[in-house]
Amino acid sequence: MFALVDGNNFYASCERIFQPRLRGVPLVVLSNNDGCAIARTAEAKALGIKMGQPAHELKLLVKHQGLQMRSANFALYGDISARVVGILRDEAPRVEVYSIDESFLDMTGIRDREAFAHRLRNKVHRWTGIPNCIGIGPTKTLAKAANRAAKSGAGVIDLSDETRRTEVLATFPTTELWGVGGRWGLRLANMGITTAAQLRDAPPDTILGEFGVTLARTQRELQGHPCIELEEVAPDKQQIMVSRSFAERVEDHAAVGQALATFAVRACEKLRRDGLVTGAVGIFALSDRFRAELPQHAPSRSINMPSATDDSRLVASVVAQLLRGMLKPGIGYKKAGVTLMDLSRPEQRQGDLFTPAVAGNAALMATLDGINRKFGRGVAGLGATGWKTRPDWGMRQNLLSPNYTTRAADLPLLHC
DNA sequence: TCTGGGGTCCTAGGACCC
DNA sequence: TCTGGGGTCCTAGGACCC
Repeated sequence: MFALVDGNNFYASCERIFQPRLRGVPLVVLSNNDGCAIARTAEAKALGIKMGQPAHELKLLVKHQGLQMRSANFALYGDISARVVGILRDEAPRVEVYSIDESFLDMTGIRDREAFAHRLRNKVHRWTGIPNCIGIGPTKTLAKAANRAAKSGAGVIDLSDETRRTEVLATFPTTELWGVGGRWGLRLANMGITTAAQLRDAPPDTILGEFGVTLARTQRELQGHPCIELEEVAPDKQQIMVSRSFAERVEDHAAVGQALATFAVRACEKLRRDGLVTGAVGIFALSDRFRAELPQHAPSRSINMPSATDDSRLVASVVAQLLRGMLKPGIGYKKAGVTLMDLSRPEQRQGDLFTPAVAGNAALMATLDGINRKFGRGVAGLGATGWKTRPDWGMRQNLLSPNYTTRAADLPLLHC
């Protein structure tokens, strides 16, 4: 038996914790670069704002409907998320952190599941300020569906009872199921399958043949047969990507190079945090695809490293080599990124006769990470990043809230 | 003027091996 | 006139997730 705990409108709820004036009013949190809405409060949804809607389309709502907008503040959301997870780990024997705002719990051995869930839900809300819902079911897919159903007011829904389950699934749209996106939803609808109950009861051979094992698994889970286990320990990542859209179109190749160096450094920080090394490095750049009338260019290149590494300097120099001659003059680039692939644990790496298995200066990187941990990200780094506080490729974040929980200088009291 | 940033898994087809 | 069978690995594309 599984439970899924999910923070309601998580990013928006995080903003509301420390800014009471945002409570009860429509609020959206914007993507990086203040591009589009990625979280909406109930009041914002009621105004008809869609997920992913561009920010510039919301101007009138700001003016006339009191809509509030905030730039994404991932430092804040990550910290609040960790506090929520801390509570869950105190209360449940086994927890899988599924995303920044969702965790699966193993409910095995918990007697009165609904009472437990109600208590947990209130505790998370009281201790962190994050409103949340809990769905319970014999499979992860059913726990997800229960959670979705709980959002419409109940707060907690338990689908372990079969009659209750059929009742809920009969009106549950397939497209809201975990594992069914827009494409499959359309194809299913063309076959006359629009509800979760219909998918559950469809001929398994048809589902397997038409859609493959992924949807067949979802169908089995809907029937109450667990196919997806709880993953308490996250498996090692297979790739790490750092990419950003730029605030402006950038024609200066040196500036793109500095952006890529910055992304390479960030990617290596993640790599070292996870205790991994990379065996292959890729870069890409994209012109402004929303300006069809402008000349377009979307180059990408990648290369295998002679030795695996987690050393920012080695990766940054490979990135610089890859970039040489990749960009075209006269193109305005809007986005770029660095991808680290072929990741592994250094001890699993095998060298050959001529090259060591792992290259780089571990002590130097540990020192670098230590300095940045103590004094703030970006205090020490590589010159290739350009070292500008406001580079022209930087993000737009005009509506950023303070880092209330992770930066002493941002504490509201200190402003008084 | 303005449209995010991460990830994973599955499948089919081609290259290549013995 | 004739050209097998079985396997692995890699890649691209498509689908999904938050």
